[in-house]
Amino acid sequence: MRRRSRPCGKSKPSDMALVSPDIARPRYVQIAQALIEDIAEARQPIGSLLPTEHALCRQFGASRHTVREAIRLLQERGLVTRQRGVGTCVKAVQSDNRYVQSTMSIADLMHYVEDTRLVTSGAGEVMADTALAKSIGCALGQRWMRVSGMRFAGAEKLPMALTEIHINPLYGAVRELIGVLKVPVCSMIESQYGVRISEVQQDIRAVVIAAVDAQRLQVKPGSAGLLITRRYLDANAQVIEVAVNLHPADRFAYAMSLRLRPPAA
Amino acid sequence: MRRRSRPCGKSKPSDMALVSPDIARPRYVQIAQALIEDIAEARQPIGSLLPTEHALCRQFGASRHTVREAIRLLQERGLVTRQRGVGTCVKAVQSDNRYVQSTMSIADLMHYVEDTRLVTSGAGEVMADTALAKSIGCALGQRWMRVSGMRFAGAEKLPMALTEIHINPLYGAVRELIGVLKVPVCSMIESQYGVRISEVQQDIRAVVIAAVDAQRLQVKPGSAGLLITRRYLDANAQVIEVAVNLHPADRFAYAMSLRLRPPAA
DNA sequence: CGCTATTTGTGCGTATGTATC
DNA sequence: GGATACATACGCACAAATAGC
Repeated sequence: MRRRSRPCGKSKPSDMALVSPDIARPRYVQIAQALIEDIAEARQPIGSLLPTEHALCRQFGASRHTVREAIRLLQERGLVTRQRGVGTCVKAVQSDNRYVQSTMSIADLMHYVEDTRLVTSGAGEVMADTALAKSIGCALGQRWMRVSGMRFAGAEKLPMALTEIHINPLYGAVRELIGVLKVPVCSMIESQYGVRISEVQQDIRAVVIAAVDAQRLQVKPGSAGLLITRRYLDANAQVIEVAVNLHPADRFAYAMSLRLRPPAA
Repeated sequence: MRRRSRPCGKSKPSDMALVSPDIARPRYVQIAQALIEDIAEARQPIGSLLPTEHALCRQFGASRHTVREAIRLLQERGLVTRQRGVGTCVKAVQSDNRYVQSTMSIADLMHYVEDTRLVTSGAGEVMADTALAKSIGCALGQRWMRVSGMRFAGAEKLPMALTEIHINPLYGAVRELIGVLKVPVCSMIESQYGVRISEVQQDIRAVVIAAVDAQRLQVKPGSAGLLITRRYLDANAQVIEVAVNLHPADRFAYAMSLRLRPPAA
C-alpha cells in the first residue's frame, strides 16, 4: 500500500486536485482556503449561508470531520459564524492586511478591575425592553441577568463609575461569584463555562450625568461623564455579557495606543 | 454493548464540580476544566508534560476525539502547547497574555476624514505654553505649527467637531495642503516627507463644552462633548502631529472592536 | 400547536501519517 | 529501526436548536 507521500489518510486518489497543487498541506487547510476564496470573490457573499457540512463533504470528497475542521479555521478568523439548526453564515471577507494592533492585552483592557472594588447594589432578572434589546442584540422580552453597582478605585471614597452588567442567561450562575472574586465577570464566565471570548466591542460616548446618577457618583449635577459600553462576544458572535460603565469625566479618561503591526515574520 | 444512553453522559458524578453548579456541560468542557484546575493547583506545574492523550482517555473514560477537543480549549487560551512526537506542555497558569488586535485599520481610524470637510479658521505658529508642551511632549517655548478649524460631515450644516492640529515644525510645509486635499494631515506628512507613522496614541475624555465652543458648535451651553486627542509618532517616538477634536456628544460616538489575535500559526 | 426535516454540536471507534527521541 | 505521541482523516450515531408545515 504505497501510494503517496501525502499526509492525509486514505482517500480517493483523484478527487482532491481541485483545490491546490499537491503540496503537503493538510486536507482541511486546502478546503478552508477554497472556502476563503469563495468568500473573497463573492461567490459566497456576506450574509449568505455556506453549503451544509454534508454538502461540503460531497463537494470536496472529504469526511465531515475534515470539513468541520476547515470551517473551524474560518470561524476562528471571524469570517463565519455557525448556528445549530441553521447553518454557517458568512460574516466578513478576508481581512485587510494593514491592520493595527493594540498594545493592550485583554488583561490591560480591564486591568482596573483588580485594583478596584465592585459594590453591588442590586441583581436580578430583567426583561429586555427596546433599549436593552438593541444594546445587547437579543430578542425583545428575553430575560437577562442584571447586576448593578458602583466601582471604587483602591481606597478612594468616591466611586470611579456607576456600573451595570448584563449577563446572558446561559451563564447566569456566575452571578453568585460577582463581588466575591476580584476578577472581571467575563473571565469568570470563561473559566466556569469553558467559552472563549473572541471579540470585545466597545462604544464610548460623552453624556451629561443625570441628576440621580450625579447624586450617587457625588458629582455636581450637569457635569460630564464618559459612558463606556463593552460587549463581549464568543467565536459565534453570541453576546456573552454587556457591561455599561458611567465614569465622571474628572475621574476617568480612556487612553490607548495603536501600533503598526510589525512586518510579518 | 450498551453503554451510553446519553452521548454527553457525565460518567463520573464527582470529577468536575469545582465551583459552579453541575450544569449539563459538554464532556470536553468538563475535562478541560479538570485540566485547568490541575494546572492552577500545580499538580501540573509549568513546564511539565500533560499525560498523553491516550492516558487522558483512560483517566476520563472518554474517547481520544473528546480529549483532544478538551486540550484544544487549553491550547487556544495559551495554557499549553502541543508538539508532535513530544507531548503537551504546560506553558501558563492563567489565560492572561492574550493580546488583542483591533479590527480597525489605520484607514478606518481616520476614515471619517474622507467624508468630511475641514474648514480652517486660522493657522500659524504658536509657542508651546505649559499645557501644549505637556500635551505634545515638547520643550516649553518651542514653536509649532497650529491649524484650527471645524469639521463637517458630508453635507451637514452642523459641525461634527472643533479641531485643532499641531504639527511638528519639521513638517510645517504641509500646512498649505490642509483643506485642499481630503486626506488626513498625518497621511500628507507621510507621503510628503517619507516618514512613517508607527504609533498612534489616543486619549478620550468627556468634557462639558465651554460657552465659546458651544456657540461655534451650535450646541446648548453646558452640554457634553467627547474630547479626543491623537498623537502620531514615528518609529523614533518623535511626535509628528497632535490632533485634538472636540465632538458634541450627540453627534459622535467612538466605537471599536477588538478581536483576539488568531492563534499563532 | 405539535410534528418533522434539516443542520450543527457532541461523542464514539478506528486507521494511518509524521515528528521526536 | 523502534517506540512514543500528536496530527490527520475516515466512519457512525445521537442530541439539540431551528425552521417550516
